[in-house]
Amino acid sequence: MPALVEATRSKATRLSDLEVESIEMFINFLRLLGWPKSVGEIYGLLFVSAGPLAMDEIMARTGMSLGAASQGLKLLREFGAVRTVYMPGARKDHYVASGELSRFATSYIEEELLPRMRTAQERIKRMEKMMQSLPESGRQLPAERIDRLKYWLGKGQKVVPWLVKFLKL
Amino acid sequence: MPALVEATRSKATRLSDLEVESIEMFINFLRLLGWPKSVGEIYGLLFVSAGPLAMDEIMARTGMSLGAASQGLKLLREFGAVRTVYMPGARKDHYVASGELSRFATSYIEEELLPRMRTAQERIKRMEKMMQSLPESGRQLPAERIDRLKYWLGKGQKVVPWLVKFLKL
DNA sequence: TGAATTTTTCATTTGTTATTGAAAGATTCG
DNA sequence: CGAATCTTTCAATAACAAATGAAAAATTCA
Repeated sequence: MPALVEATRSKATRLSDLEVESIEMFINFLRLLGWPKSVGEIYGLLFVSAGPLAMDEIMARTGMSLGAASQGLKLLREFGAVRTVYMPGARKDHYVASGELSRFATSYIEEELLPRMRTAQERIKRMEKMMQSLPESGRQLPAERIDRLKYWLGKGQKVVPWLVKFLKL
Repeated sequence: MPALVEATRSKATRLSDLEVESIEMFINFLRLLGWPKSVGEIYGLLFVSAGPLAMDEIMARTGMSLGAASQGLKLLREFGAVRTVYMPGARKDHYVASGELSRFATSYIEEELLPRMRTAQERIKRMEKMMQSLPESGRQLPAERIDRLKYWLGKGQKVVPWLVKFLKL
């Protein structure tokens, strides 16, 4: 085999079709939450794995670098999406995926959505004050808009807790 | 005033505090949906504007380029988040923001989330087939995971229509 | 129609985020 | 303890996304 082709293929030849499907699926979903591809790769691989995997196995199977594997696993650990398991006699840490997929959604809600909603609430208060120093003539439309904003924020604040409860159910 | 400072400030000096609050809020929320900053700027400005604005006014107020303004407005128009209004005697198009904020959420759900859920459903079917060619010994865990995946996808499929309805309410 | 104006397009530049891998740090085992 | 192994960190690089602005296209008005 020519060296170039060999090099091209050399990295991630050991993935089964099942693993590829899983990896692609998680890359796609986790991208929605703003997570890098490497994280989706790790989680997708662990998700369908028959047993715990060590970091070097993850690197070898996916072809990703040491740094990406280490950082990705750290992130996933922090989010509780992955945990280490005790393996008798093994020196390396071994990882398994948590099956609790709701974690991804709830952490997104709690870490991204809710903080922004809180900031928005403060902004709206300030905007209402600012409104008063607007000339009478140009006040109408902005005032209506700010009311709308309050309405939609209120809606969001109602639906989020319900959503979280539903996901945790 | 020193030339450098003048240059630094030269672009977007005409924004009121109210407009700045609105712009920052929409930049933050629209970033969650993966929209570029420029789009948040345009929408945030239009949202609290006392009247319709033309593209060149948007450019002047925000300091953004011609291309960014044109593309951002095109995108917002496509999503129904902004529309042109007739202004007697005016040559330029004039824009107003739609107050229907739910549009952002529902378009995200319909354009991003649902397609991925459909893809996931097909993947899961394929994965179940693939499972069968796995050795008995290593089949257990992956099988459980795929069941979980089905469970969570099902949950998602239940909650999304409900969510859309709630938002449109 | 055709000149002036307005809007879109898109190649290039700029800015941001993700990945790499070498080096430092931590841990484990004998 | 100290050598070997494993993990983290982070500066450099690569990959990707957004913004720019000149040129082309479309529109409007006289």
